[in-house]
Amino acid sequence: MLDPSPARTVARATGAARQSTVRESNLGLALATICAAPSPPSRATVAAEAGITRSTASRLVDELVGSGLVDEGVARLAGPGRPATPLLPAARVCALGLQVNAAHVAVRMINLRGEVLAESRSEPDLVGSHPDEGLQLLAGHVRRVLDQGPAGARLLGAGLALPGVVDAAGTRLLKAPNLGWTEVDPRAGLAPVLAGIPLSVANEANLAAHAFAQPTPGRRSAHAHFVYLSGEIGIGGAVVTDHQVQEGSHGFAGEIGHVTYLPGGDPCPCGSSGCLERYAGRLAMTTRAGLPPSTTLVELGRLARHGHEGSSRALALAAEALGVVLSGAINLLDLPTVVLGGEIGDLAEDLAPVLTQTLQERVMASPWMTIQVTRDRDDVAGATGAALRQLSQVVQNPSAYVAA
Amino acid sequence: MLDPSPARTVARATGAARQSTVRESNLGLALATICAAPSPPSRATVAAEAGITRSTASRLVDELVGSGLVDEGVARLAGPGRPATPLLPAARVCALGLQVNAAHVAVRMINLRGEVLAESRSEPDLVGSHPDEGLQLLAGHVRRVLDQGPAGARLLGAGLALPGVVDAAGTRLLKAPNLGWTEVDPRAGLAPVLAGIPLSVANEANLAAHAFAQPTPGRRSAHAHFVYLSGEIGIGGAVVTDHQVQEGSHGFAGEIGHVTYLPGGDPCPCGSSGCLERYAGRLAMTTRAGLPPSTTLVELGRLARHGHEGSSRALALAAEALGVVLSGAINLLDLPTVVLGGEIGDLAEDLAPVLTQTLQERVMASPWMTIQVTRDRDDVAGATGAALRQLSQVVQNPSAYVAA
DNA sequence: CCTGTTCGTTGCGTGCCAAAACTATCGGCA
DNA sequence: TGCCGATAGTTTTGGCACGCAACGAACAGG
Repeated sequence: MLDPSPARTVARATGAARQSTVRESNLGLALATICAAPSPPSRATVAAEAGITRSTASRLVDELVGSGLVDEGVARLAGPGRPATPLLPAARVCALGLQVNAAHVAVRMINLRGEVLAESRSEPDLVGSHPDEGLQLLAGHVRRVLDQGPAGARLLGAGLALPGVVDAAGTRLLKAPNLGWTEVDPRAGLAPVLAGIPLSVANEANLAAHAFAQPTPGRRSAHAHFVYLSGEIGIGGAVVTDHQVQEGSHGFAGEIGHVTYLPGGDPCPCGSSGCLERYAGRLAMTTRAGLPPSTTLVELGRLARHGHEGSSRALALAAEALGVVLSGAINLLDLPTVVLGGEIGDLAEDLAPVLTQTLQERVMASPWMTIQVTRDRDDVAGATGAALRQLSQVVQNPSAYVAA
Repeated sequence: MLDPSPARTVARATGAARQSTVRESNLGLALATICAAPSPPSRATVAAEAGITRSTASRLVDELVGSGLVDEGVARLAGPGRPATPLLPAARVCALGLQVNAAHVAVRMINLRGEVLAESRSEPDLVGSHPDEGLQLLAGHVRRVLDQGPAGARLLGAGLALPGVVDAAGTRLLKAPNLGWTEVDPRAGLAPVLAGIPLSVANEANLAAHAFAQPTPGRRSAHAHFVYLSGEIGIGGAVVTDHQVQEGSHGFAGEIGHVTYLPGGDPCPCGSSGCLERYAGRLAMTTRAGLPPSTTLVELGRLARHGHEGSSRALALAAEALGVVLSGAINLLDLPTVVLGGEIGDLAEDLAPVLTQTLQERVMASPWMTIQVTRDRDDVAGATGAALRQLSQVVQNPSAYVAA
């Protein structure tokens, strides 16, 4: 158990730089600049924004336009001097985002501009279901979205968001307690409808957090560091530092629902006890409030505001539990923002007072920092994030796309 | 409290690449390769290891030798073919690491090879002391180390490790509960003895974790992802992902001692209650065991092994508390290794059974990962890390040094 | 119609690395 | 002793990226 050996050492993995590296880096910078711009920039604006000369920017943009990653607008940008050609991320370059959780199945097609080109969704009850059921439902949505989508669309890839532990390679779901799925490889079942589009799987909350950190491809939100909490029947989470989702060494990071709130508390199907999910998960809250398990959190919040005792108690306990666990994350990682997403986002305003109070008390550095509690309004954030992550990879390194 | 505004966006901060960027990057790569090599490499070995051509490697190494960052060995490397000149990180390029905590004051001079050139330390009791007392003691050690150190030493900088919350700029200690210091700027007091050497301040556990992740400048340990726990009177910590210490958005990250173990538990001077430190800190453990506060943890461990009831109970409770809090960190961040440093490292073998068991039970992904508990044997790891961090900056970007 | 302004392009120079040829210096072997 | 193979390190040539500066293009306003 205890490893007495001194740490062995390994060489550093950073690669050598060459001229082509400069090109690749600047090509990515140019594309990211165009994607991040609040309004379509000209070549000159890209140059100024990116800190390169106009000649170089022009060469880079020409290459991006040539490869189809950037569109040139038709209307010229007026003003004194020669009118400029506006540049926009390509509308036809897009990716699919898929999502299955216990209450939502959704598929979105999103393009490089961050526009949703097509969408299909349903709200089945997949608690304790067989994987095939959910995957077939999902396949139907994929078909509809592919039909709805524009004809000339160029699909880069697809991502699937699942509420559970996914292996490091992004191929297999190991365990999704609330769906009741174990060891599922969704790629085989979806391959027919995806028609050759590569699919990568990831944890739903991690993808939702990605979408919150980078709301459109290449654009970074004002929140660089935050802890994301995705509350449905269970609770998932993610830690984002410097706009990047922390994946951990195997890709298992983000299981905040199974962080202990109360040692020796309610036993949890995961094998532990006192997990946050047993106090702030939907099922736990409705049960505690004496409501039927199908009650939504919106409904529970409404009842609490109208004086329903059980709901109020359940809410207060959830807020306390969230405060204790989130303060732990903040103490450990100095995260100034808490984002409530998924269904629990609907309770944000009800939870905020107790939650904020608890955070103030329990975060050691609270006198020197302000902690913000905010919410994510995207109700299929997992699907959004799954598509955006595919697109981000291209923005990061357009050379790979240009070559292909 | 609740922020309703949608996330505003900011442009990406990555800079433009040019030819000089390639040079800088490869110069850093060459130096890092030399530093990370298990035995002094030749120019040809550097080229092979770094993935660049011999001609380029030669030019880079020549520049490093010329600037004094790399030494050429005198003895040739024998074997078939032309003998090679061995390359070593410069022995005379070094940095100072300073440390003050409640029980240890230490100063180390470490060079680019990771060798300790000089050291001076003492073990005063600074609990509730005045900052001037500790800083004057420290200044004495600095003087002694500067005297002891080799004559031609080229000092790059100095780092100071403190057991508390340090501001983002690395200039001021905001709060160190166990020393009883608040709002201290150590740079003014130390400026006379440091004679122009720039000083940067940081949290002790963060620096200790840095030293564990990168045991000598430019070399990376086998542990890329881990949570570090530095246990003295209080408990500090750090999270390391991909060999990098997580600093957080203000540099406050790592306050694992004030993560809640038991909501509503023992009140803590930090204003919260049930903090880990109240169960696994030295003071908490000795008090609980019915021993005088000056008892060391080694002593407590010895007593527990010899059947002392109170000590055994205190140990078991500490292990349980550590297990609960660390499992939370692992669930959140997927960290396969726990490192026990500082005085609590002496208890590693006593804590490991219960700790490992608790981690197995409480970490959701434990069936798919092995969690290793190990220890850091450096008893002034804060000072070591403070010096190493200074040196790492040069290895990262030698161009800045070459120019100066 | 002229002028000032900004956009975008073109040609040239510089700096860096890759590739390959070349030189230096060993060990081994007849 | 002298030759050969092997490896280290250097030199030369070429290619490719960007910066710089000058130029042409296309507008707005007087």
